[in-house]
Amino acid sequence: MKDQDAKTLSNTQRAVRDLRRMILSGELAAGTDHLESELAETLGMSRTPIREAALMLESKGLLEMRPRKGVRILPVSSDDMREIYDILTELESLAAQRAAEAGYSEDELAVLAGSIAKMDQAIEAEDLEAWAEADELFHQELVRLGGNKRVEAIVAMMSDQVRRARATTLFIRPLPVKSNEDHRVVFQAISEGRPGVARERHREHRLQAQAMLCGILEKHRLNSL
Amino acid sequence: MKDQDAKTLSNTQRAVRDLRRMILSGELAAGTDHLESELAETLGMSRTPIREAALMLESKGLLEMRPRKGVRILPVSSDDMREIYDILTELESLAAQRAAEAGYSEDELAVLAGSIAKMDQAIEAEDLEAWAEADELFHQELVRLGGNKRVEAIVAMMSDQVRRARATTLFIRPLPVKSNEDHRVVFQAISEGRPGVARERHREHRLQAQAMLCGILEKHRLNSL
DNA sequence: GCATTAATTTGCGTATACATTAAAGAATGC
DNA sequence: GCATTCTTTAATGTATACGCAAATTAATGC
Repeated sequence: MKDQDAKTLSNTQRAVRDLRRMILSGELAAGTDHLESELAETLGMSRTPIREAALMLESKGLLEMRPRKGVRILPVSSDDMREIYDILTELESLAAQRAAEAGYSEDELAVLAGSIAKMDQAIEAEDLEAWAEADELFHQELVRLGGNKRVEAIVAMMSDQVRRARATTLFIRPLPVKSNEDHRVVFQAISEGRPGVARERHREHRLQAQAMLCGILEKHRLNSL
Repeated sequence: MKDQDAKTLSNTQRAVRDLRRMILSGELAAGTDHLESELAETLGMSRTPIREAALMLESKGLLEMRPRKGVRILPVSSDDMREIYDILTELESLAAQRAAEAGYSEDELAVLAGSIAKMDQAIEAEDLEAWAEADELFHQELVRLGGNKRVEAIVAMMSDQVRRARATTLFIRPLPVKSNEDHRVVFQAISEGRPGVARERHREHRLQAQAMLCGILEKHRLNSL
């Protein structure tokens, strides 16, 4: 397991993985600056792989490299949230449509169905962390079923950018009961092979999620997460 | 002018700019491999900035770094073209909608109008290069007016990826007369503030462009450009 | 005491060196 | 002649060194 670390992965790859983790977990807080040399020491490697990793994470929108000021972990404002959800709405709806067009078998839709089941259980148990994880899986799998690798990559990128903000709002927002119903409707449209319905239902789902999340952020003046 | 080169831009930035140029122009042909050291010599700098530039261009989907095999300039297949146009269709349509919602003044729409005028002139003169340039400007400006920076970045990235392929099909495809009409319709919807119409018209425009381009690629067996 | 300039520090950009390891080629055994 | 193993080559991944410019601090003049 840990062998993956030293053996197959290069230091640059490890740096990408670890820095990403630290950013998403909040260990590297939004808005904070970090010198390349600090990060290098923290991760136990030289500046070279750190710089390469930072460059990659910069193009994924997680941080920004500013000469002499260090690497800045990018905060997410409610405006950013809007931008990102606009994109997620469009691309995921497309994916839902394409998934419905593809005519997947029950087997092929098992993961998607499983993610919905997990969300139901999580709601039952009022376990928000588990719900969030299953929700993430649903959206990821939906996009995978859409069959467009680039959409997959973009959606993953956008999801990363809002993950911190989502984690924060998780305990403020209402219990996502409605959300689960939405997922079920989308799933049904896909399994019945109804592209138009899948697309539109998912679109509405995302628009509502966006309105809710941005509303919360603005109401609570959470303007950089 | 040339001062920008040595003065304000870092070698890494120059490498990004120059490599991108060379890829888009075909000077670095699709599917070819290039050692980091070769590229370094070509651009007159050390491997370090070349590696950094390559990393950035890799995340923009223009090339791929494969250990020991060198930097590979990514070809674009007709499947790639489909993926990319699917994304452009969704995101540009959103931009058209948002631009219409924004209620821009005539002044603010001047660049967009100008690009349409240029396309008309180009068609008149049967100057396809000029038409392509103006078309590029139209789409770029449309997305800018949409007001979503991330959409702008993604669309730019996708456009880069298909630029070579578009250049090739340019002289095979029919004269883009219909295309110009489409642009005018979209423009009108935006200037009249009709988001739904702008969105739908642009969507249809892109779907047609996609069908036409992918059709040509497949018909001519152009499967990696 | 304040502003302006000089000195110093510090972090980055980049060249360079080197260890590692995959790939290519040579040599050996059958 | 062919397969297999050993050698050699060569390209990468990474550490390191260093010049340069920005930022900070000290110093000087008023």
